[in-house]
Amino acid sequence: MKAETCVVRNNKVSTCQSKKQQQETDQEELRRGPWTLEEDTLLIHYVRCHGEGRWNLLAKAAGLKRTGKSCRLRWLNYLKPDIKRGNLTPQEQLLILELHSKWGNRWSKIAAHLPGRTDNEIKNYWRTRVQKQARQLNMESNSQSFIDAIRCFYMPRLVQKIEQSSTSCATLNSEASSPSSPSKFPEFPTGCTKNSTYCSNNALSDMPQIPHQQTSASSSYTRGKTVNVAEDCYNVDSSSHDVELSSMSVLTDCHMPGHDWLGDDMEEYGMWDLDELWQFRK
DNA sequence: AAAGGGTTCAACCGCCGAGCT
DNA sequence: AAGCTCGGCGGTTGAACCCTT
Repeated sequence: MKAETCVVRNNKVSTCQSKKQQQETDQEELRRGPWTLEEDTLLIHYVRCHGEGRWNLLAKAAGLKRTGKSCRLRWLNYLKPDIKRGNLTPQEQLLILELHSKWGNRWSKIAAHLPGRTDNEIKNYWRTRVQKQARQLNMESNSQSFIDAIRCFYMPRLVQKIEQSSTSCATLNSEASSPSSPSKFPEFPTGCTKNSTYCSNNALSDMPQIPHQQTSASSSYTRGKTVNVAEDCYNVDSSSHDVELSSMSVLTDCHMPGHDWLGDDMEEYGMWDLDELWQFRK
């Protein structure tokens, strides 16, 4: 594993030089940029046969002209079978906001509490959506005033949104199970009808371990971009009707294919009443 | 229809700590 | 102890896509 040390000793010089030349050659041959379908296939196949880890070795053994890092990133952020694609649900957004208020930019730590989501995805969400709101309010995204704005306005409204979607989910569910209406969607789990109240303060202090959830996902290439098709209607914890965030962390997803509320973002929700929020500005 | 600006997100970069020799 | 590789992390970039004019 360890490369030969480049020590200038008579019997080592030639080895050192050839090693350097080899590295330069490797550098020249290394591919960068977007992954091709062929590369993805190679990587998937190799990981399936030999498992993850030892990425540099893996890259060479699999015949990929990529760095180990690049392979690792591609696998973890895109190819891994349990990666969940698509927009973040309101539940997930809520969890991210809460966890970020606790831990800051600890993306991997936050991602660990969102099954199927990657740190990269969460980081992108934060930068493109949340920080955008902060900019529009002329606030620092990590300022107390913006955090207060999130807690007092955005989070409760996300909860509201979750309630609404839970209700519509339950309606859809009963319709779907009706003999007179053929099921258009996968069967929704029971327990989607929840009333929820949001207690923003330290609601996640006792975060339960989130069960690992498997989703099936396949990817296809369109217009040079990869698109994953995930079919999912995730498991639901229905033990409680008082949905504090701690129980919400079991993510009561009713992700409906073809139903576009996942595409909602803050503006679309009408979450931000700038007049109300103005008081939080310094 | 075209141009230009904004947004998204996959991929890269640099740094750091762990582990090995 | 020093030097090296590797894996993991957070920050950044840039191409593709989207939206507006």
